[in-house]
Amino acid sequence: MARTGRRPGGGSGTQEAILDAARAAFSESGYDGATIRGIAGKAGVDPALVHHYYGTKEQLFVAAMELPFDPSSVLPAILEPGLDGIGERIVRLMVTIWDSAGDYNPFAALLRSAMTQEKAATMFREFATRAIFANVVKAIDADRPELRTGMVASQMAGLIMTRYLLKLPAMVQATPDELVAGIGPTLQRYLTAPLDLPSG
Amino acid sequence: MARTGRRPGGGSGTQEAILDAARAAFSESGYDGATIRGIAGKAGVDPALVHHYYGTKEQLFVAAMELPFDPSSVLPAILEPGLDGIGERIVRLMVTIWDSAGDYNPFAALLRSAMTQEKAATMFREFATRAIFANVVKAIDADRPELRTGMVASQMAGLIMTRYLLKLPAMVQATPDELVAGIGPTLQRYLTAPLDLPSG
DNA sequence: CGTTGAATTCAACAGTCGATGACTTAAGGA
DNA sequence: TCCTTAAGTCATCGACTGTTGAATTCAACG
Repeated sequence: MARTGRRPGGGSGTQEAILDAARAAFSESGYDGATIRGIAGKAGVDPALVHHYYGTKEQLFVAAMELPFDPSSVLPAILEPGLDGIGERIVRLMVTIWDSAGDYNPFAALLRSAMTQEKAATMFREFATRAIFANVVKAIDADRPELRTGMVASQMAGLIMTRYLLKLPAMVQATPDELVAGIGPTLQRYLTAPLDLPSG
Repeated sequence: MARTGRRPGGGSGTQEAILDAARAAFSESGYDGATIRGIAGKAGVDPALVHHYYGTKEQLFVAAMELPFDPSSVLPAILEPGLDGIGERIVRLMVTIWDSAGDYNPFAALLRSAMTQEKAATMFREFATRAIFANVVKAIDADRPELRTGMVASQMAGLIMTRYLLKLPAMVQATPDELVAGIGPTLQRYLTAPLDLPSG
């Protein structure tokens, strides 16, 4: 927070315009695909100005990746009501956010970039581990909390990937309610049900 | 089939060496990240030779993406035994293939490239739809077969993404048996259990 | 031997990228 | 008025890209 201090919504300042253009470009094309020239063009400024404000391309990337919402403020809303129905709450929140955010969201940029950029993958891994994993693991009241959280992450990553990035027709056409009803129970089981793991 | 006619294993011919290097490069860096010069270097040839054999970079990409196994020959092995235990069979097969294939496999290349390259995304979508989706959908003996198959795809995509591409520690450390026991039932439910969808 | 034809290399073109440094413009304070 | 400082532009550098056409090697054939 206290970030992007000026205007809450669009921001007409030059620096904010650059950041917005950067977010859009990184989200669409990933780190490598996005170009400083393209970002500057979309922001209506000279490419040199981007360097003037943010230094290197990598620094611009991390500046643009500042999340528009605070994970530590949305997580409690999911965890606090308790483990009952938590699976469906997770799916509904994620689908709601992504359906409304379009593609211009830092998560898409991070995911796309993390597929080919080792540094972006590390950023994503560390963020996911520190800001999300740790809190979820603590809330789990069962054995193997890390494995359970990992499986939840895998299902959520797959949902996002197939619906919003790869755009598989079957997943794009599904309604939010259908996804909640279909995938919610999976997360619920990952988080609370006995696992029946191989003896070891 | 009838492809890469020469040697079944490594192939020492120059063209095969180029294809191998191309697969490795595309798998590691995606379509944009991989360079013809880098591929030629790894294959020990001049960059111009790559063009001589395969034309453009895009043609080299599709040539390198010829799958090392035939989906229509491995799918029956999963579907034929019937729906009983099909969830666990799917997970075990996927994990086995990917654990042994390392990163040098066309699927990784397609997935990585599809995240940022629209053309690669279309390739992947069409392949998945035609070679896998269609057959699985036919085998399902329940309502909403497309949605069910889509959810299976989402969980499998997420498993592959978190374990092999993003390398989330919790998913990397899990043993194949643990993944089969944990995720198998999810697929089983997606494919066979009543869905309890919202009335619509 | 000379010749053919394929396999392969060399050198270069045209383009794009990130980045740099010098330059201009405008504003504000003393 | 002079100075300082930030905002912004311009031209350019060096590196790397995909691609091309001419030149070269080299084995096989007659």
